[in-house]
Amino acid sequence: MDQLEFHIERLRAAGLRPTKQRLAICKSLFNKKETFHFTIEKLKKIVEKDSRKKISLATLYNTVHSLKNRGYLKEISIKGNKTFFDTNTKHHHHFYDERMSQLVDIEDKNILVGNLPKAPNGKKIKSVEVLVKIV
Amino acid sequence: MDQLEFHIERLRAAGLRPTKQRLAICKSLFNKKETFHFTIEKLKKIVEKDSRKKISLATLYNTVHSLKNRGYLKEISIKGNKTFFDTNTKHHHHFYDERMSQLVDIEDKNILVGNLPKAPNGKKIKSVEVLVKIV
DNA sequence: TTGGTAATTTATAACCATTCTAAAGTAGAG
DNA sequence: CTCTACTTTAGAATGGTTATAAATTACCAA
Ligand SMILES: [Mn+2]
Ligand SMILES: [Mn+2]
Ligand SMILES: [Zn+2]
Ligand SMILES: [Zn+2]
Repeated sequence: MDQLEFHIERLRAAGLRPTKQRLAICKSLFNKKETFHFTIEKLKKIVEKDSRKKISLATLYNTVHSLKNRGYLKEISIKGNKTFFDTNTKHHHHFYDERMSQLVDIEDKNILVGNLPKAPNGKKIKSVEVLVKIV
Repeated sequence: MDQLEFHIERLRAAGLRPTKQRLAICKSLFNKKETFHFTIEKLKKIVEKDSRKKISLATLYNTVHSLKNRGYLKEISIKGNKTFFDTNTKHHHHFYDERMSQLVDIEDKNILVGNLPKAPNGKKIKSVEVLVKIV
């Protein structure tokens, strides 16, 4: 089963038809050796460079959101005017250089969070994210 | 030294003249028994209710940013369309209920973060923030 | 006190990432 | 191949935030 089939698989799982545009997005997202962080504008540049075709912003927004909702991408909880996404979907944390708007992964095993108090009013803990700001 | 003098002090320290509008903002921010989290729109409602006067958005944005820059308020690193501020300027962490857009403090002593890897490329760690999402 | 001047307030416009819209194009079942 | 539902796209709308510039106010010096 080659990469292409995986992309088709992913798109179908996200409830999306495997169109040319969506496959181009998947290639740029998932055919890389390393995971990476991106904004929509940055992804647009990457996909258009990789595929040598224009792609509309609307398609990028729609596809990225669908892939995120299906769990193939993560949205990163960072304040800022632009939203960051992550092709690393494993549980992990981040260094964040605000000046550069640049993220670096911290593997889950390389950080320890303990003594968590329990959530208020019978709420349940959904995730624990550590953000280490650096300068 | 009463509260008013403290407000004037804070404003002067932030490089701001103590005007009626800015003092009204300070009263609504710092005369409460408990610290709290707010968005600009929410603060506008609070200040206008407390002071029974209209206040422009621009003045709120400017004053809140100046107070933040001087360290009298904290901006909270949470993704979302609106920016959250915090009158609790001590080092602490947060529970966050995304559905309700509601924050609850976690005191620093009530959470333990260990084994932090060192920052990349000779960068320095500026802060370590834990965000616990709840549902 | 009184001007004079710089700071401030305000309404409104501009900005810009994101979402919405609706028309034109396309995929794929049958 | 045809039909229909889905998709793509350009452009408009949205909404929080920031910029602008005219009217107002604070406050120092005379
Ligand atoms: Mn989103
Ligand atoms: Mn800000
Ligand atoms: Zn990451
Ligand atoms: Zn807080």
